[in-house]
Amino acid sequence: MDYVYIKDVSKYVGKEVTIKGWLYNKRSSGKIYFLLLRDGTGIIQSVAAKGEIPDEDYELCDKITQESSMIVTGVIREDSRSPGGYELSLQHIEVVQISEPYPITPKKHGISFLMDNRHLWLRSKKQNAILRIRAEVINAVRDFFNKEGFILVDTPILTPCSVEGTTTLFETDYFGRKAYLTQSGQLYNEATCMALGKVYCFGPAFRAEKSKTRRHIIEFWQVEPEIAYAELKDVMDCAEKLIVYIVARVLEKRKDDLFAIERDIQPLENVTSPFPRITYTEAVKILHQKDEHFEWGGDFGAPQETIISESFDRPVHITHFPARIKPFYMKRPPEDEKLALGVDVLAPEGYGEIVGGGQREDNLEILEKRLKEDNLPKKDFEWYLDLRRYGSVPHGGFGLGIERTITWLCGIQHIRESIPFPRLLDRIYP
RNA sequence: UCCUCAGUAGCUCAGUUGGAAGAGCGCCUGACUGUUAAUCAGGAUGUCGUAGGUUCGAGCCCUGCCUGAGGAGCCA
Repeated sequence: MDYVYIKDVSKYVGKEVTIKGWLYNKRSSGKIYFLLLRDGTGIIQSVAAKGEIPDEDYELCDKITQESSMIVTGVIREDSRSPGGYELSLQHIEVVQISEPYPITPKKHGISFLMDNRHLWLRSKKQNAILRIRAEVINAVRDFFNKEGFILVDTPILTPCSVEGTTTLFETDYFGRKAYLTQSGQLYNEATCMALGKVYCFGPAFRAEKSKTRRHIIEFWQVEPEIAYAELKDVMDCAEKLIVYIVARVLEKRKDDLFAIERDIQPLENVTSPFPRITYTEAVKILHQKDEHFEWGGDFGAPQETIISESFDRPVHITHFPARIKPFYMKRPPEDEKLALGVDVLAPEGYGEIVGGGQREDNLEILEKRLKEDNLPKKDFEWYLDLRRYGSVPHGGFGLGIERTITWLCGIQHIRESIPFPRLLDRIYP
């Protein structure tokens, strides 16, 4: 039998339709029942009054519990008394399964309980909206790079060694040898961009860091473009254009979901070019103006990032970091060897870093020297050094953290709600 | 890894100075033909995280452990 989705009911006013869904909530008064039905595309109130539907169907209204699966038939009406403005006058109810008592009631729950029931929590309105926004962000990212002429390349998840030596990697057994889950596809992207010009990879990354904050998950998704014949400014332009595109797309297609999660969209509407571009040294000056104690040379922590980002009404680029807080592959400007041509983009409203990237070192001798300084095994990086031996060109790229971007766009407090099944420190169930 | 806080009914929590184990929601029974987290009346529901200790007596005080949350560092 043909059926309609709740998001489309406005097209069926006055018509008989069949909807397949689940009972979201139930209210009753005397001989009338109000069943709130959800189907993944929306929620509609349906009404069953005694005498107006067969008695056996009416009796089912009493029996069905929250989240029972059911197929209902009725006529769509416009009705201002119904939340959502449309209502279904029930004619027939077919119960697929009576749900056991559902753990997540419409009342308040603690985060620990909700995380234990994440597989069910996803059915609630807010989580539903966040996941739809997530899907839109991912589609926007893909559309952007495809339209800009980037080639999608899939970099490996299993890698023989670290990209950034200092961070902790997940180790696994690779037929008797050690292998690691990737932290980034960047080094491989540097190879593929020399083959294809403009490339991007999009996939999961893993950090075995014992991070326990609202901005960290162990397994997260990032998109990493890499551009041949690009300098720092080109990388910044690309990141800015991408962010503007994502925000505009979500505002265009997912406004209902932003309202559903009560996101104030005014700050998102500010997100247009140009973004402010400041250097690390200027950022330190901002901190000093705001009476924040900070010494030039250190890395910004969460409180510093918040102060800096709150000084602007849209994302801000920060460039020219002290070289010693950035990885070995980052190019240093010839005029000042103490700096690195890196860029971080901080999201506004205190949401912190969503983009990290920069221009890569393209000179063979300098790169060899850096490997030695960082005590990295040259043997493992021979292929990477080859990229500087055979037609080296200036190039660069960045990584954009998908979950951090979603967390910011949704205005939610914690990154764990931005991915269906977050992997957190000490939490891998469900 | 470090700092802070928490763990009592299915869920959210209260529990006074150490002296009889509580409320709301959910669930069960009943009333109500327009509810909006419906409302109203009645009912059932406990290894007080765990192992010790102090005490005539511990949900409450002390110690260890477990689990969770918030934050730091690290980072996207």
